[in-house]
Amino acid sequence: MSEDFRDLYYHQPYQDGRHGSINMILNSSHMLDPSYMSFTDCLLEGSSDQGTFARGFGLSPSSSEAFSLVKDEQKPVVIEAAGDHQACASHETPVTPNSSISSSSTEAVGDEDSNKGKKDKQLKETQEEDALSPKKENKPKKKGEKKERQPRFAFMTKSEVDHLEDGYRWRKYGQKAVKNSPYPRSYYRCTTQKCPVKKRVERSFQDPAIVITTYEGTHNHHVPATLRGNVAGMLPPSMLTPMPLGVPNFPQELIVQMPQFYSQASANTSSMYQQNLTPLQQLQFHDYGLLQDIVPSMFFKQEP
DNA sequence: CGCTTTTGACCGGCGC
DNA sequence: GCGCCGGTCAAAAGCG
Repeated sequence: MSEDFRDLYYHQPYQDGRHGSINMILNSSHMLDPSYMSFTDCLLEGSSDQGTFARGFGLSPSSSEAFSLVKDEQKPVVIEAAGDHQACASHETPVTPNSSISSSSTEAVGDEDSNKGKKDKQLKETQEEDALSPKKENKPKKKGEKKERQPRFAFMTKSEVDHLEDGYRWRKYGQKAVKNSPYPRSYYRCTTQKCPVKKRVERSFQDPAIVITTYEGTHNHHVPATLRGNVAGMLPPSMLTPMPLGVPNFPQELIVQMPQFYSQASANTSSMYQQNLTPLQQLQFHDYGLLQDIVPSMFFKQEP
């Protein structure tokens, strides 16, 4: 991997005043050079130093795929905007990967999964099950064939609520205690029929204000029209149109799409913080200003 | 009544 | 082979 990482830690509030803002880890060198692997690849497929950055953010190792490429010796730039200006000062650098990594080996504070899994199969395990096994057999059990990984996209938000409204409807289908973290991880599935998109939501144990959301898969439908908070209505019409399926290079695609979606509020707040950024960072900040609203649309699939 | 959430069990992968 | 762990299932409970 390239050495000259310039990672940005994006932080942008919701437009409509809801709690929550987006934090993104962006790699500038990759973004501006199309010959590099895609943004998705950069974020999601780092494998060498797994968990480095994730630990910095108090993530469990399982979450590391999204941030593992970020070099720990470089401090992410935190762009904090909007309504809560106090937060700008107090959270200038909510997380410092450097310091936390070396000490990350300390044992969990509140490990609540220690009691798990001791009770083996007992109650339901009756003979009848053996006979009619189809129960859990619906899974694609091709031997030697791994479940293909859906494209993933992870980002962080500073929010009081775990599950942020993103324009889609989700059904929670599981929750697990996260190793080395007092906060559980929740699993959601898109409620639209046949839609394979899932997402995981967990809270950083090092900065509980930060929520890490990981999307997996591609929506094969539009944003539901009627929605609590009417998020879909906020989206520009072009964003309700499915993108071409070749999403892997979406950063570039986003760059060309973002500016026109810039709201007045976001523009105001962003200009405040862009002053402290390099031109490159300003460009990226501008382009990704409303990413939290873009995220769902990035997983649209071209309809047949 | 239908949909969502909760939660313990189950499953498969992986490391030892 | 065993145990751990992340992810998923599905029955039961909750809710509007």
